[in-house]
Amino acid sequence: MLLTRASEYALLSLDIIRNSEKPQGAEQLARELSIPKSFLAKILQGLAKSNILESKKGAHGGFIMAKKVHEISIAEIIVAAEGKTPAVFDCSQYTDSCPNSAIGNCNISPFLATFQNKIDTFLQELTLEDIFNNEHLPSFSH
Amino acid sequence: MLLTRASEYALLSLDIIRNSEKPQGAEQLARELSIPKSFLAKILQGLAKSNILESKKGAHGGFIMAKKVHEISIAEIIVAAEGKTPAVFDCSQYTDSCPNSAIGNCNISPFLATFQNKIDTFLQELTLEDIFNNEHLPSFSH
DNA sequence: TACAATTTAGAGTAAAATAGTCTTAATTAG
DNA sequence: CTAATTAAGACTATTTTACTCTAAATTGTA
Ligand code: SF4
Ligand code: SF4
Repeated sequence: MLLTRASEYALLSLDIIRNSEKPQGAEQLARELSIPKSFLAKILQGLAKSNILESKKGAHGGFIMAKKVHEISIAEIIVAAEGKTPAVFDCSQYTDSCPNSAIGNCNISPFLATFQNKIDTFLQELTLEDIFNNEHLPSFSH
Repeated sequence: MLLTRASEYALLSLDIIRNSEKPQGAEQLARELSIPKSFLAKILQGLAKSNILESKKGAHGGFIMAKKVHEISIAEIIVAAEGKTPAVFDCSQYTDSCPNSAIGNCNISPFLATFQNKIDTFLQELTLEDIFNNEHLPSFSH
C-alpha cells in the first residue's frame, strides 16, 4: 500500500480539527474516531512539527490548524504523517541489491520515475480544501 | 511502497525475455540479473499463470512471451507479480477497525477512490512496449 | 527407455515495515 | 499547586515482504 494508517488517521483528524473552534485534544479525537490514543498522539505531533497543526500544551490544550485548509497540500500532510514521501518503489534502499548495481540506470527506471512524478504532482496540487469539496480533483495524466 | 521487488523482478525479466528468441530459464535469468533463483521462479510462474509468459517444461525449457509487448499492460504484469492490484490504501482489510464502521463512507474515501482510479488508469493504459520506448512516457516538463 | 534439465506447487523461514504501547518529562490554565 | 495536556523516545506486537527448500511433474534427448 502506498499509504499507511498514519495518513488515514491524520486526514480523519484534520477533518475534525478544521471544523472546530476549540483546540482538539489527542484523547478526545481518538475517542471520536475510535482509534488508539497513543498512536494518534504521535501522528499529531508530526503534523505540528511540520507546521500543519499548532499545538497548545497544558490544560485545555490540544491542536488547531496552523494554516488555512487551502494552504495545505495533501502531499505535505502525507509526508508529515508517514515521515517520508510515499514511494512507488524506492530503489535507494536497495543500494546493495540493485541488479544493475547502479541505481536509476536500469530499463525500468524511466517508468518508475515518471510514475512517481505523477503521484507527487497529483498530491502537491491537491489541498485539504479540495479533498473535502470533491468537485475539483485534478487530473492525473496529461 | 506501492510496488515490491516482485514487480521489479518481473519487469526486469520481461525486458530480457522479450529480446530473446530461445526460452529463458529461471536460473539463467536469476544469474543474469543477480537475483535469487527460487524467488524469481515463483514470480515467473505467476506471470505464466496470467498468460503473460508461456512456460516450457523439461530440458531446454524456460519462458517466452505469450503475447506481443504492445498487448501487455503494465497493470496486468504488476497484478500477476504482486498477486493483487497495487492499492493506495486498502480499507477492505480494515473491516474490523474502520473508524467509520462503514468502509468507503468517510470523508476521505472520495479522495482515496479518485487517487486509486488515477493510478489504475495510468497503469492500464501503459504497455510493456511503452515503458521501454520511453518516448511514450508522458514528459516531466508537463 | 532412462535421465537430466526444467517448471510447478506448496510449506516453511528470516528480515523488515507497520502499528501500535508505555513511561517519563515538559508545559500551562485555572 | 495541580490537573490536563503535549513531547519525546524506547519498547513490543503484528503483518508483510522477501525470500528458501523440497518434492513432484514434465519433456527433450541420448
Ligand atoms: S534495477 Fe532498476 S529498479 Fe531495481 S533497484 Fe536497480 S535501479 Fe532500482
Ligand atoms: S475511515 Fe475511511 S479510510 Fe479509514 S477504513 Fe474507514 S472507509 Fe477506509
